[in-house]
Amino acid sequence: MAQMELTKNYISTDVEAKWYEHWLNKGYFNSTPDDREPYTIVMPPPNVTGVLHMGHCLNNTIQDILIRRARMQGKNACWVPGTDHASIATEAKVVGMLRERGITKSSLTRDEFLAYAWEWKEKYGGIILQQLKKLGCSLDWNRTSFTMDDDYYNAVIKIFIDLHSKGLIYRGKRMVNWDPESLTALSDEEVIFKEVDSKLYYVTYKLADGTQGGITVATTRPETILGDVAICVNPTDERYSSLVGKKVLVPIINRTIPIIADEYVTTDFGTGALKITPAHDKNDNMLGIKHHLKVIDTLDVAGKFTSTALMDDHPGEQVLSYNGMDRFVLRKKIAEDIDSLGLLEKIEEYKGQIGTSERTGAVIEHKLSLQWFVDMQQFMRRNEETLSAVMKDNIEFHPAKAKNTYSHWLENIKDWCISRQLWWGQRIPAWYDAEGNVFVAATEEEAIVISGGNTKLTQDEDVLDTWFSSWLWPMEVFKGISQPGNLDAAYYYPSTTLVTGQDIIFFWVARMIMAGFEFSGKAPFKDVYFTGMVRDKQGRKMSKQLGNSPDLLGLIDTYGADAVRFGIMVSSPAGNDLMFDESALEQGRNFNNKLWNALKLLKMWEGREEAEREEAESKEAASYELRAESKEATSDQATSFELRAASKEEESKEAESKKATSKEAASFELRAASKEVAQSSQLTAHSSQLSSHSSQLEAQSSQLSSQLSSTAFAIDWFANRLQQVKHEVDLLMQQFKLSEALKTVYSLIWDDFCSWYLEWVKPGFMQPIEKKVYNKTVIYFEELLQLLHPFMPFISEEIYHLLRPQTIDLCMVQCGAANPINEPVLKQGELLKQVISSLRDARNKNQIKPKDIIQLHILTENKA
RNA sequence: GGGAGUUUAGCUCAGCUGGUUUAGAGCAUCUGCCUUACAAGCAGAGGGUCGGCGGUUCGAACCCGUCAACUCCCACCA
Repeated sequence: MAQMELTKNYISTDVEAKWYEHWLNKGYFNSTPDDREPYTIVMPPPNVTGVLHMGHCLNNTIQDILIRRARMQGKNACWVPGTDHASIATEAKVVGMLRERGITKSSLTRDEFLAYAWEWKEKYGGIILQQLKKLGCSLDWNRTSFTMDDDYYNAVIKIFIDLHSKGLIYRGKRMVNWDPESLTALSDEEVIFKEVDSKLYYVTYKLADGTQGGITVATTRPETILGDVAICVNPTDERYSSLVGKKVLVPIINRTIPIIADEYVTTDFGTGALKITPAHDKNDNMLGIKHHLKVIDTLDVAGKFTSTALMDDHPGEQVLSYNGMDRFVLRKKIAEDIDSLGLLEKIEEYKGQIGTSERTGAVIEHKLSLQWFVDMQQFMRRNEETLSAVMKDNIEFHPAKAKNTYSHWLENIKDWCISRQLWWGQRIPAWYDAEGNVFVAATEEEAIVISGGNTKLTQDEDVLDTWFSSWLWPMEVFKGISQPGNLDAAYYYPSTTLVTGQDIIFFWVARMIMAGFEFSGKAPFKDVYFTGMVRDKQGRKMSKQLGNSPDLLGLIDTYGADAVRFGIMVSSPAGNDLMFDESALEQGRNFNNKLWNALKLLKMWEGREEAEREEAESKEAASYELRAESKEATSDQATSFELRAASKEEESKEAESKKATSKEAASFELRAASKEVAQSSQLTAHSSQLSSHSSQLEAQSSQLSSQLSSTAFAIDWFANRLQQVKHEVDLLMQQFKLSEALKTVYSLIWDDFCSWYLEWVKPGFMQPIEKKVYNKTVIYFEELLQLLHPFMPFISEEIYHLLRPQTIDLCMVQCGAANPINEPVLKQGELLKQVISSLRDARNKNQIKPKDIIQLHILTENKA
């Protein structure tokens, strides 16, 4: 007896590591173009600085499910891994690392700094990809890409030059969102508004002509007062109509500024009077341009006071003493100084929104500076498909409601600021001569040529926005831009499905679609599956501050990757936020164990069947007579006819009343049938107890006989149940309802296979099992594992191989779409379910046993 | 301020174009079982006037109106 020893409970750890290594060694995930249909996913590249968190886990589990399924459907599955250089985040990390070593960024040359950055990247950059292996992600590691690889870098430069030559990129002095911490401009999308408690300072500006009175404005930012160039009121505001055109003095510095009128100002906020500081506020800047006002910038790049722009006003000692003061310190200081001048009327508590940097969290300053922009209006006119492809579902969003967000943003799109004042990233390929003329070219040599031989050019110091490189991701991972027309790009691009978070629909999804149309003339993907946010049990966002992000690797160690995948998927309805709850992982682990125990059961049968084969065969022979006998007996049972009649009536959709009566009739008959069976089974049990040795044998044989015929039915029933579920799963997967699909498979395995099917075909204690039934059961189990494999790859592969020797690994098994459902037999299954439920009572009271139920089913089916 | 979405059992959600659902699942709870694959299990049970109100309809969780609560996105009033 070649029975193997199986552990009591399934142990995931070793199994998972073993299989992942095996798959890699076999090269299963390596992809090359061939004549099959491709299924491509490009992984949203995590930041090189990142470590695996729940968001990645959800994202990548979904992608792995899709890609494994595609692979098993015989498609050429290609899933590309990679990382994003994430300029701001990475540069911040590197600066931090240098600080610990006592090195400041300013003490380094650009090249020295970049050397440190690359060193850091090589050391820590791949961690997250290694972690994905633990999750079982079947990524094609040969294709691992990085947005700063040489080819990729060149592709980005090429695109910049291309857009510039098309007149879609311009350089201009604009109000930008300035991050005083990382000392760089940010795009609007990188600014996060937060509600904060601040104060509203009521400051009085005295009339310049020395007459009594003045005008009081409300401001949250007294530190910018020295940059004021006007006071503005609404032209219809009667309170101030007499003051418009007069001049007032800026407190402390006593600059004379006019009171002007503009409809922009609302009368019901604060005092209805607004101070204008064009250097530090977007709207003020807009008003400044409209009314031809000066720009006086009193803050330096780091948000510290500078009096440089105030020299015309002959600043006194007091003002000069502010130099180098941080904006928030300065705010208090100026408020105090204004108060001591008697010009601070009052301070109110105020709840306001304040913009912060997505990457550093620093409060954003609005700052006028020279930056590079993409002219989005023009860009969109060239690529109208960016919007229409999504609206017409040529690119399908899941869930579809994301279309609204998308169209709204596109219709109100603003120019995209693509320069960043950093070193880590693709350096802007623009050179300047002494007069400030710009020459855009791939290399300095080319720039010199364009400039007409000027060798004293200096390159732009800034790098490009990270998204200006990631928007090329689906193309450039296949070198579609750096090596246009290559075989991989032609075959794998456009990709099939994109799986990403809703939060980057503008940053990334929209821009990839734009880039797709502009640079390849094609949509970069067919379907976009948006995942929600991962939240904790209380519905809070996962965040470092709250400390509520679970330790993912710890969870994988505790429950196993399959259980983590299960837990995450089962609690992640399509397109909704995921409420992470550890109990779901427990459910996953229990499911592992259930599968494991089903395997153990089959292994017991396998051993037993081999050991007692002869005995079984002789019994089988003996059972022929008995079977015939039992068939005769069953023909007396009229109930089965009734049942069928009833069910047929049901099927035909007739009037309500008739239906009701037929149902009643059916249940009545069922009850009658169950009673009869219950009685007969009791009798059998009774007699077998009392009977002699020979009749005991007879009882045994009769048991065997019923088993043989009942299993035939169970096999049919399960075959159809399996087909039905396969079909359901196909549909659910098509709609990207992965969570539903998993639940369906779970229930098929737990309820239908384990609770019903295995119980039916289970032989009595120490009884042999018919070889045919055993083989069929093994096949069913294998099919279930195939269905389950994309969701839980490790345990399914393990059990698949333990079931019996396999010639091919499960992850490479080809199993196409479900066969068309065999309708008539399916109905038998439905009927069976009815029978089962109406017989449950009797069964629970031990008046009737599973085998008797099965016998009843045979009665009904044999009549068919 | 503009827009979108959500509201079904204690929790997380199914419920496709209104009629086989007297409203389902999983988890949680309670009860009884260490029964010969599985206590990480088995067998049961309880629990919902489907957010409120009004309407359309022979019929509404589903359609319409309205109110309420919550969520998200966009814009941002100093």
